[in-house]
Amino acid sequence: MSNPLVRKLESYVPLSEADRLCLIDVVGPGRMVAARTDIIHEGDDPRAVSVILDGWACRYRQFINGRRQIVSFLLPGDPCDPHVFLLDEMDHTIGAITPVLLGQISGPALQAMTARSPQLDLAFHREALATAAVQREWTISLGSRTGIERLAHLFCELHARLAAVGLAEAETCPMPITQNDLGDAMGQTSVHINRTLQELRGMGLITLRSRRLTIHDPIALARLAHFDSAYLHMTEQPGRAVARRA
Amino acid sequence: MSNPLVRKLESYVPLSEADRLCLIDVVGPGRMVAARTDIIHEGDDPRAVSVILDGWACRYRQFINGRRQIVSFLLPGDPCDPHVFLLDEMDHTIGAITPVLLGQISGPALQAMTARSPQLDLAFHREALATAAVQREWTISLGSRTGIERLAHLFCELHARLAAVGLAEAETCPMPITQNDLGDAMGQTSVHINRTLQELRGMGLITLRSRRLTIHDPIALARLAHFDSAYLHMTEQPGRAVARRA
DNA sequence: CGGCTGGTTGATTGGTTTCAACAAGCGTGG
DNA sequence: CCACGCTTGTTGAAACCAATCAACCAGCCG
Repeated sequence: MSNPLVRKLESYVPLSEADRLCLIDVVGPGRMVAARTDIIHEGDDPRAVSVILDGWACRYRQFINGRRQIVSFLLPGDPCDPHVFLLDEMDHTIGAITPVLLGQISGPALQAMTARSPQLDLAFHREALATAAVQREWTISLGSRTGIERLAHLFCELHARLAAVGLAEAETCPMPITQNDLGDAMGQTSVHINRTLQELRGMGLITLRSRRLTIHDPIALARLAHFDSAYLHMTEQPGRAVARRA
Repeated sequence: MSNPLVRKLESYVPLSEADRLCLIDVVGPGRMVAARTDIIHEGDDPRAVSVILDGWACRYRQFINGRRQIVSFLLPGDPCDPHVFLLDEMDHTIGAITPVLLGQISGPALQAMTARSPQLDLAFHREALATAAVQREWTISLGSRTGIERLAHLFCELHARLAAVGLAEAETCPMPITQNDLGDAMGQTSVHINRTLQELRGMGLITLRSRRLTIHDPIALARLAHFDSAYLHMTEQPGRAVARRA
């Protein structure tokens, strides 16, 4: 399997063979983090950037009353910087959903790399913009979309992002999250997620079974969700252009 | 009145007199944008960054069904880049709420400035982090906070951000937005905002009248909102440290 | 003064939560 | 091997929060 960070950055900007090799070299083999544990690295270089190489994680905030809000999902290829520059206390946590293979790019290495390659610099820049756009889109989902639209939009987003790193086929992708996680992400109870899922199934749009999502009608799903992949800022690739302006 | 961009960046990193003068020089006098119009600049340098020098604006998405979702408010001192690098179509719009005075920093000028001053570079970097944190906090608000908590949190956020640029007094600040705007931001109807406002007033926490917000009990308001100003990443300043870990 | 925008109120509807119970799948230890 | 406990998914009924619809009021401006 090719390096997901390379795949992801290439979805923004074409990279040279040298760029690819440099990236792979700098990230290293990574270390494992167990599922359902927090990804924290107290003693790490605060200017380093961690990268998900395999598995799923999420950013979340835990409230005292037990409620948990997931603010984004982190997929293979995603950089995660819970504490860049260690400004002050962390305002949120990053937790592994599945077992996660975590790479790390040291601050100096990152700086040297982007100074040498304008392509890589642009790619990292666009990655940051895309991440911000995803966060805005979540705000829009939670504020303006109905329960079923929200869930449909999340599935569209995750499928598109997984496809960008080669982890999704045309109509199916892994989905290793529980209905409880979905509820914590969508600001709803797992009970209601369950009912909404049944509605989506009943409409013949998706199947979600044994940690795998199948989208039977991508266009209808995107239309229902008001999903337009433009905000992900990925360059078009064959087989992934299905759901634009649907 | 001192330049709000300078004030804002100084809330992250102390700046030298040279930094300040350079910033003011580069931003220029700015141009006016009428209230209730969109801030767009088709022909502008796509690598330039616009900055709100006076007035309020907001990022929003307009849906075909008429619904509008505001995803953030832009206050004096805030950079706004609806189209950085013009990746593809814009995924959202920036609209002026009040009349807005808009400055602009050209791409080369910005690059030269941050290359020369590590302080300025760090300040812009932290500004971006803080903006991302604000966006996450909105996701949390819309997903996990009740109507009254949401509104309370927004008031805490706006007051803190205005205070950082010297536009708020201890317990009062301008609030030039309608209940309709509040509804579009909080994912609720203006009718319900109205009722929630009455509840906040009834609890003796705030007064909102003639475009001005007065917070009678900042600590109680922050506690109600689960507001902790840490996520804004501003360095502590006397008179603004009221609502941390409340 | 009329017309408009922004704010307020009441009654009804509907989407979600809550509470509670139960079924299915799975790993583990007796 | 099966029993057990635990997590995850599913279902039903009642309570509740917020949307909707529809008026009406106040202030402002041309």
